[in-house]
Formats: sequence, C-alpha cells, structure tokens
Amino acid sequence: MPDRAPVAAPVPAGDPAAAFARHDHARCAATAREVTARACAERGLRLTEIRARVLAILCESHAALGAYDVLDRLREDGRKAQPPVAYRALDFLVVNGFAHRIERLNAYIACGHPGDDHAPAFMICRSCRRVAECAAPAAAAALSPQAAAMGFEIERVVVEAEGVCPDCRASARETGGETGA
Amino acid sequence: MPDRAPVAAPVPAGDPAAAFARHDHARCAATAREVTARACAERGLRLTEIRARVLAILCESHAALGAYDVLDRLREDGRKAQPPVAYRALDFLVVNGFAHRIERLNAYIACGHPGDDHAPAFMICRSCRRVAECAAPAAAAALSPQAAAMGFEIERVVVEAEGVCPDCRASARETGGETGA
DNA sequence: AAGTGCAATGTTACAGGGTAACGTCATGCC
DNA sequence: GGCATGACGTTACCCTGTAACATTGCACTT
Repeated sequence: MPDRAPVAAPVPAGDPAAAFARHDHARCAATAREVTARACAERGLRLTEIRARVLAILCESHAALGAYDVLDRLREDGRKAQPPVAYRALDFLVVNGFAHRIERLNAYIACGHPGDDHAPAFMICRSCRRVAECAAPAAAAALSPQAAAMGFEIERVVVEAEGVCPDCRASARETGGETGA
Repeated sequence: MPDRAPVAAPVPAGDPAAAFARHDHARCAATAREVTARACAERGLRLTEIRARVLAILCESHAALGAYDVLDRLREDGRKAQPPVAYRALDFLVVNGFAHRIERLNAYIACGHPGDDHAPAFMICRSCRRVAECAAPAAAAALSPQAAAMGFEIERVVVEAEGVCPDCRASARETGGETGA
C-alpha cells in the first residue's frame, strides 16, 4: 500500500511520525539514500549496485517488505537473482544500520536515521504494514535491572508495537468495519 | 539443551530468574500444567489431549521450541501428526495466555504465569535458546506517549532481549572462547 | 604484467516455518 | 433425532532462510 496520508499535518522527513503522516516522500527517500551513501564512504563500506538498489526499493515506501518482495523487485529490473542475493544485501544494510529487520513480520524497512547508533522501537500497522521507527531508549533500559539481577548479558533488544495506524483507523471508521485488511 | 544451573542459588518456580537458575523443574512444570488446567476449567476452555500434550512438551524445559520440534515430539508419541496439528495447539495456548511465541526465534515457550493477564518481556539466550519471562510493564508503557502523539493505536507490544545467559557466559569463560554455541 | 588475496556475486539445492482448504469426528444443545 | 459447533485429520502448497560451492572483480604486491 502506498504512503497515503490524507489527514495529518505535514511533518519533516526523519520525524518518527513521518511513516504515517503526509510528507515529501521523494525527499525523505532521497535523503535516506544520500546519508547512507555518505556513511558508507566515510566508513569504507562498499555500497554496491545491488545494495544500493535494495536500499532504494526499501526506501520507496514505509511499508515493510519481505525478502522475497525485494527479490521480486530485483527480478523486475531484469536480474535473474536468487534468494541469497536479496538476503546478502539486506544483511549488509541491517548489520551496518541502514535498514532494520522487523521480527514480527519477518520483513525489512529502510532506517530513518541511517548510520546513527540508535536503539530503535517500531510501531507496526497490522493493516497496511507500514512501520514507524521511534527512539525508545527507555523501553530497552527498563530491562537492564532485571537482566543484571539474573546475570543475563543483553546484547540487543527488540521492541515492536503492533497496532493500527491513524490512516487505517480512519478507513475502518469510514467503512464501519473492523480494522483488519 | 537441558536446564543445567550449576551456580546460582535455588529460586522459587515462577520467579523470572527460574529459567536460568537451579530450581525444582519437575515442580515448576507440574505447577504450570495444573494452573493451566484449572484456568481452562474456569473459563470453559477445552484443554484437549493434544493441547495438554503440547503444553507438557513446552514445559519440559525453558528452551524455546520451534513448531516443528513440537511436531516431532508429537510424532514420537506414535501420532501421525501434520503441521496444522501442532500449530492449532500452539495457537490455542498462545491466544489464551498459556504459552508465548518468541518472535525473534519463531518459537514457543510455556507461560510462567498461565492465565494471568500480563505484559511479558523475554530474555533470550542466543546460545542455549532458553528464555526467561519477565514482567516489564515499563518497557511497553514507554511507547504510549509516542503512539498517542502520532495517533497510533497499540494493541500488542513485543519486547525481547537477546543475549547470553549466566550459564552460557560461564561456559564461554571456561573454554576461553566466544559465547556462541 | 602476472600473482595473490579478499570481498562480492552467481547458482544450486534444500531446510525450516506456516497456512488454506476441505473432510471427518466428537460434543453438546434444542 | 437433528443440528451446530469446535476440534482433529490430511493434503498440498507457499513463504522464509541458508549451506555450500563456483565465479568474478578489484586492490594491492612483486
């Protein structure tokens, strides 16, 4: 589903609410790609053609894409790509902080703050699959005391909220039905 | 991997630390099964033979089991079970709060507080797959303000910390190697 | 230029996770 | 008995992910 946003006021790209609000998405996507390219150059990472293409595909919308969705898009380009091609590019982007894996969906989104070291949380719309990336250090931090008490060493925290985005809530009200797709 | 716990002091069953600490697991498992059975009786839910068997399988250890692991165990009983059999039983247990799905692992564990309405967080050992269930209302609550600000309606929050449990940390130190399996 | 090493890509083949759809069976209710 | 409902049995399939190995391209050395 494309990024429709009929109601909310415009927000700047990079804002957590951007995924669910009207914004200049062309600029939003271009910025993400440029920032990623710059970060790669600075850190000696090779943003190859395939990797850049996969990033561009993810940047096209704020909806999470499965690896096979990405693979299909690569094939539409005329490539005869096999699954590892998509997974390798996605791994590169995720490992280096240019994209995120959404565990709940087994899917991927472009990062809203590429290159930054951050502890993201996600708001996932179960109706349109769009995902908003938020900074939520408090959520992860809330686990530290308990981890310490039991001697558990935390390496990574997944925080994913599932629900319904403002647009899909509005659609549901209009049709008088439930919010499910 | 079985529930080894060579170091920590005993803890009561139901304690968040139980998964990673020495405890009377036979009693821990029996309690979970009994509490679940009672909750089903009270709420008019049918804890059928298959469902009870799947719960018992999950209760055998604090390690997360994949649906196909459960399926294999069912087949060892002599059943000729197909995947939907395992998934239906697991769905029943998860929906009614008697088991949890660990998104990070695509796997399942028995609930430590069956029947209670709670907002669990999980500590997942990436080495032995054991999972400790914690109460972490603060983690989920930390997202509410941002969700409200963007008009997102949260229905469920997944909080999963991945890392290394005390036992596996100790093992890693002994062998002088990394913590990976 | 030839040689070497490494990172990335190409390709095959398969393992693991999950579900739609339909038929059958048991249970409880009128 | 007749009926509705929920659980189970079974088939067939789709989606997700990876091991393993071949090949290519690039950078750096000698």
